[in-house]
Amino acid sequence: MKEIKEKVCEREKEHAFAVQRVKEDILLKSDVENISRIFHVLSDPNRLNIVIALMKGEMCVYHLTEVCDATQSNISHQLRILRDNNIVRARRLGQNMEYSLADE
Amino acid sequence: MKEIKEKVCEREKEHAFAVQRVKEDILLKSDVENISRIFHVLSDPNRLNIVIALMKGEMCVYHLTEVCDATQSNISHQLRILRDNNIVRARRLGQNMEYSLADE
DNA sequence: ATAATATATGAAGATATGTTCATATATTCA
DNA sequence: TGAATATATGAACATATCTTCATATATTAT
Repeated sequence: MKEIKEKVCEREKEHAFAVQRVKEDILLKSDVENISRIFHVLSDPNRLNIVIALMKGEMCVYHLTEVCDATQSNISHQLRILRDNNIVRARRLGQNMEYSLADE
Repeated sequence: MKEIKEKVCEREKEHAFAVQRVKEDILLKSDVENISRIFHVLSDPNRLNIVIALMKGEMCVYHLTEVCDATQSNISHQLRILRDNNIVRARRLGQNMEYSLADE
């Protein structure tokens, strides 16, 4: 098996150096996973819409449902995911919860 | 129903203006979907790893499997998705397919 | 205290996704 | 031409994800 591996791509030995280089300063597995986790959070149109809306400033849940044209339940679920990933934060203002982006 | 809507968040009328503003210059639905589609493609650790590796230069499938520590089949499937989304492109070099980032 | 408003959450079902296995295709070499 | 190498692809399964429905919690007003 190992011998088969070493035979592979024999005609492109220069590229083995590339693999070496990449392996040397490759991102840690955990870093890649963290980055891809953020991408995953933003890969849902509703969540991305929420984030884009909050770029303009703080907004309550009900208004987010209007902006995103989604149900209240749905938006609440998405907000939970955004909160869990430290992308947005919430503060209570009377009956409402005001959401804003967590970082500046 | 509509009347209920209009009663909501009465104490935060200033925020209704925010909704208005956001709706005015909100990104088109299709734009949001395109952006989230790209995020989705990069939300898989293997695919993100491939992209990160290719940032250092062209690389063949076999070396990508080494860098990503994944099976050949898996990498080929992920490369297909990356290709379909115009994130990477391939060119044949003898027996190998050399992959590189599609944009610069 | 009760009703109304605003938000959160658990469960459930449909769909999407990632991974593997087996196999197909394409190129090179003997 | 046939064998070996390199890559691609379809099927199938397990798991993850999104959405909805019903309901719970929290705050305010009467």
